[in-house]
Amino acid sequence: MVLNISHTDTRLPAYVQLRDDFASKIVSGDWAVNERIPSEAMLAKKHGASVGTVRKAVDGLALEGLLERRQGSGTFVKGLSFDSTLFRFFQVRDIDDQRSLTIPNSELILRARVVAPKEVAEALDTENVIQILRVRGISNNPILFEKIFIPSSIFDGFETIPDGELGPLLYPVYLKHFGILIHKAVDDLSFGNADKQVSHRLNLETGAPVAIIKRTAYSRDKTPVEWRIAFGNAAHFRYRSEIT
Amino acid sequence: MVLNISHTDTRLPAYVQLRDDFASKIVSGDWAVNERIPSEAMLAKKHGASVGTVRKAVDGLALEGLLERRQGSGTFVKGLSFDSTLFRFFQVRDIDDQRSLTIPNSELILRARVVAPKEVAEALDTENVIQILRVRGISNNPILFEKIFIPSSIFDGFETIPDGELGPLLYPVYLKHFGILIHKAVDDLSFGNADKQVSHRLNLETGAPVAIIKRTAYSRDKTPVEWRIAFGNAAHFRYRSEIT
DNA sequence: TAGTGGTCTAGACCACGAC
DNA sequence: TCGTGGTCTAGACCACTAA
Repeated sequence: MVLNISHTDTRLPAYVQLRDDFASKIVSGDWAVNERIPSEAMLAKKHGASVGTVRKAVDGLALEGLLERRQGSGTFVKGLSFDSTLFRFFQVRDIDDQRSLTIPNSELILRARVVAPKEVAEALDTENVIQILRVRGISNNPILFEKIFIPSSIFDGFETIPDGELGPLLYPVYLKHFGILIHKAVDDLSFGNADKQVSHRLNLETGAPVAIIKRTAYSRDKTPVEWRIAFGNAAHFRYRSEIT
Repeated sequence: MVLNISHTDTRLPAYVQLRDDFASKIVSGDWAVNERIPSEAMLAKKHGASVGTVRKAVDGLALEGLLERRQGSGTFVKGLSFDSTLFRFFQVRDIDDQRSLTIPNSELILRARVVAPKEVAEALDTENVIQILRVRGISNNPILFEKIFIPSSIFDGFETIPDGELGPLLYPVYLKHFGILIHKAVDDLSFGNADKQVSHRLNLETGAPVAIIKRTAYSRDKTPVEWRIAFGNAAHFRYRSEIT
């Protein structure tokens, strides 16, 4: 009988195992952001594989944007930056058409464990979630009102992270505190009218036209780990999408 | 002195040349859609390269969605289908939430050579364009009103293609008649109000809220080859975007 | 069973970057 | 100049599909 090595190791190809191994090194911080990783030859030797196999593993992660190859210099861990991976998101327009990607600041309103509404429970496959409410804006001008839901099983302790450690961006927090790397997101846009809560948060009249973005975000292993709904003033709304 | 072989051949890597060669075979119809292409071994022999090099070329095209590998069977040319490449586009919602991807039909209103408006000329880098107006809808219900602009230098003769040969989808026409494969598109969404023309085409009141999508589409070699602006009734509008 | 793509190896040489 | 990734080779063996 064949042994079945622990974990998800059911005789996967070597390059897949290497890829996952490297990925966890990155996520865990074992390979620090912006640092060089060992050369392909080193890695091959250390893992008892050929350079070609290591190469294929690294290629995969480079394609995902976790690593960056620089000929002549080495291969480097890519930090979460605004062009890579996850940040072709909102381009908040500032009256004129500039694509000045200003990072909106973020005012936290609430963090609490709640029972997930039906739509959220279906998307995340659990009812036990932590809810986060926040308003994002630029220089005291509210742009977006967001309701965010994350499974409490995965993000246990999120409610108790000091406010100071929560910057304007949530995904780096997921990574740093919970080792969760958001890898894919699906946005669903539509238009509607502001209810009382939304209009209050965005300084609008009740019933004013708003853009609605529902997003489901997935981690590397394709588990849905976040669901959010965001509301923005339709008059100032701008969304950019690249289809490749 | 070193010879400089024709075309764009400035000593590119072999796998790149192979890739482009294969790509043109697909676009020209030399390799027919849904047919099997020669095996890797055959291609390697024919082009005087190793299997590994052919493999890298094919990998690239498979990644772009032009080819599909099937272990044990061969590698096949992928037709323009609704999941591959270009069709994570509109999901027109039909009152309920179904993701039933109905292909909207299309009523052609106008085809004519015009001088491009400023925004279009900037995007396409030329003033000589063909303008296409059309309304897309589902069972006589107008959903989208589109103004489309394509460079007349590239799409010379487009105005004279018989109406019968223009289906509900334009990109297959670009491919078939002009060998242009749309490879990437950038959508820019915002909201506004219907002017007289738009409201008329969409059966709305003037001033009614509409979604506006501006799209620039690019061919394989990154040249912008189409610019369009589409208007949809905001109340029934739905847009889906995958971020990877 | 024959033929295809999928994995993996071991090593050659090239192009680039930093020292 | 040296070490890195980038290209390319030639061939072995595996996994799958179809006849």
